[in-house]
Amino acid sequence: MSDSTSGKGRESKSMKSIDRVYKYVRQYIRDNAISPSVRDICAGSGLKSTSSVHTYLRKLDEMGKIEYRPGMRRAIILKDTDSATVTPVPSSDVVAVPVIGKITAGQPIFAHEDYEENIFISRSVIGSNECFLLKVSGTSMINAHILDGDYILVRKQNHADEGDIIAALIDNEATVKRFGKLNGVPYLFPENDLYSPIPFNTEDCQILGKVVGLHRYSIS
Amino acid sequence: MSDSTSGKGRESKSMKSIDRVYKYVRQYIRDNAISPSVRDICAGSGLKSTSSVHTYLRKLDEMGKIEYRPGMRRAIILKDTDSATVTPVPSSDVVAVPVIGKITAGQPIFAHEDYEENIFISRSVIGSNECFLLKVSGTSMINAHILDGDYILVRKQNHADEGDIIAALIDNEATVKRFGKLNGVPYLFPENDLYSPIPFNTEDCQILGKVVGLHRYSIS
DNA sequence: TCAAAAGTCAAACACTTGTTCATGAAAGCT
DNA sequence: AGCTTTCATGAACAAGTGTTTGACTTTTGA
Repeated sequence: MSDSTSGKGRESKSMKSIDRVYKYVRQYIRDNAISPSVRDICAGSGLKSTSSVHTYLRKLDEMGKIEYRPGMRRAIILKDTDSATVTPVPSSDVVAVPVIGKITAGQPIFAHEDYEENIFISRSVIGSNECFLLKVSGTSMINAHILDGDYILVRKQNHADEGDIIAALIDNEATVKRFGKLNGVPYLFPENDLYSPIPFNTEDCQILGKVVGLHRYSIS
Repeated sequence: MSDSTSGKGRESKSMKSIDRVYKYVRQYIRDNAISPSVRDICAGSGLKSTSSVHTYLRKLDEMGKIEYRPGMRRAIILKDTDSATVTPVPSSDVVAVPVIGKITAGQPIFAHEDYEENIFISRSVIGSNECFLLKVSGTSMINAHILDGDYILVRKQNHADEGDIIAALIDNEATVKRFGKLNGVPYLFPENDLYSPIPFNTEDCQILGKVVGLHRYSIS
């Protein structure tokens, strides 16, 4: 019944009970998305009396760490929170953008869980567009300063203007290239002299979207 | 007691009850951060019997719109569902990172509000480090693929290893350079042949932190 | 060393709240 | 019109859960 946050129970003996209570509440809410009951906290904090837990919850409320509404069941909410580092985030200001991993053969790339994780991005940089992230592998776009390991932010659309850097699906493989034309014929241009332009034929190629941003977390 | 989500109660008469229930649950959770009780939903949806609400909740669970755990109080959670675009964000997963604008003359750069805005970044890419963002101006680091207009993510620290790309304060101006040594003497190296290395003397120079990431939102 | 304060517990109580049941009205269908 | 199905209601029950009380133990401080 209350085993979801399986495990540990009492923590390091040195930590004070009130800390254990707070930590456990935090953990529980993160895991279960609902508040724990007093008795859940008992089990999770090592305290054996609901009374003790109750006392600490009230104290944590006074300290401003949580909001504890008298009488209500499972009504603890975290008062965000310590410092300016972790801030209360108005969730409308943040968007969870999926990182598309390997593109499987089937058509609906975005449909279910082809992605492994979400990265949160400020809405201010995305607006109301539908976006996703793609991890770059290879150096074919190095002259456009897009490196191996970068995450590119792609705004979904199925057309492209000449000169746009886009994400496209070629033979069921996702790549990043610059879209352009050569003598009126559409091509996908790598930005690396070692690679050759790829003819863009609508049979094997599908435009996923336009690259509107880039995240890099491996600096060297 | 249950007036927090003050107001409207029953909605457009045309809407079916099950929709009103779902909408109200959604609304309530958004407003109060905890699940409503069956009786709360009664009041909010216009239904007068807990039994009716209970039926619909169970149905919504079968439909996969919510998760309704039998017996638990205030334990409804939304099974997200439709958009995937706007998600309830566990705020501990997101950090607000300040964008440092102009560096004013005074010492404590980070102290108060020298910054203009925050950008939200996933905690998964930051960890527990203290970070800030700096907008790059100029092309002095172009060979390191850091462009004019990029935002660099800086982890605060006051030392640097040879080869690190760092943010430093030179004569009260913030710059990005690679830290290194020439004949044992520390220098700040631009990554652009048009610029010359800058001798790093501890009088005028202060290390702000190490560059650990990069965001670019102007692709061309 | 002694008394006050703080920490912890068990048990009981009372209220919130999920769940069920029987009933009745409204709507669909033959 | 009759029958079935759906929708809704109110009442009652049972369980989960917040809260209180009093006692016991440990720590703190003079």
